[in-house]
Amino acid sequence: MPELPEVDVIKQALRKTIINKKINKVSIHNPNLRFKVNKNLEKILINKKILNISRIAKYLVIHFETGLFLIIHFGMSGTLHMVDKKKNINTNLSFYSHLNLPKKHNHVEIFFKNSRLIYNDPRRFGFIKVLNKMENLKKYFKKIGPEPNSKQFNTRYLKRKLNKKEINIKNALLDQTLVSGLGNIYVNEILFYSKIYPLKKSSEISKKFINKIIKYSNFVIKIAIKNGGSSIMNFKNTTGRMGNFQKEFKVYGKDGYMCPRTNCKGKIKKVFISNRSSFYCNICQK
DNA sequence: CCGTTAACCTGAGAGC
DNA sequence: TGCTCTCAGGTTAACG
Repeated sequence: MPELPEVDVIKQALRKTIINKKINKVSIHNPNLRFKVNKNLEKILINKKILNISRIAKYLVIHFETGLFLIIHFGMSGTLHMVDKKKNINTNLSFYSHLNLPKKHNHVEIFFKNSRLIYNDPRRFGFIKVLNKMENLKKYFKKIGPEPNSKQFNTRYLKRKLNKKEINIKNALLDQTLVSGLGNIYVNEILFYSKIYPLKKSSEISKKFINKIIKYSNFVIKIAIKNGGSSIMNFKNTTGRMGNFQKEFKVYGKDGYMCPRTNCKGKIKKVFISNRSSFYCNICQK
């Protein structure tokens, strides 16, 4: 499911919901996610209090007392749901789907006194992992590149990285070791704003356009978070919380439409780049 | 080491 | 209605 903005919105919602709550019980209905869920998850988490929630790239990080961290990656279809015990109301943190997600995909449930947090993931590309100690957390994310809105993601850094690559810019920006948190939707959008053809060789991108990538990465991510992230796929049926940034898409999923840029008479084309759909204007992206 | 492709999964929607 | 096919917000092992 989510890229950086969606995970960030989930983080914000969770901060309002589960900080200072203590784990009463953990149920693992299906441990077979991308990586097998630790059998001892309940033993490890029981009676532990949640101190904070943060986000690193596309990962959600739940901080517990005694230096314990639970990291959640949502893969393509992972969602979290808060369910109130008494009212059985689903206070939804989801973007991908609706409130009546099949229960068979509720793989892990974390119980609190009056509520529970459900991890649902039809495709099981996501995973949940416990890390003990800040040191292990840092080690885990060692290979992850800077985030688009960080100081490290600057002209010098990006120029150096892109210059030594023989791949197209679309794939370069999807490389999480180069820049972290961007996925298929946002890379398509960023390249549109930057007027760069997605198949352009990354080593041939001039400084001027490198600066555009930085500028519009910041812009797109910021506005996406502001709009509550993007909800695609099943959003027709969504009665839970959903994002609105999909309404702002310029090219993603817009093949056949006219280019939204004023004074551009181009058309949005769809091509597959490394098995991922890519959208671009055939005139203004060069 | 680098770049590309296939594979991991389930479900929705299109076309017949 | 039902079958087959394609596609989906991600990552990475295996290959040349």
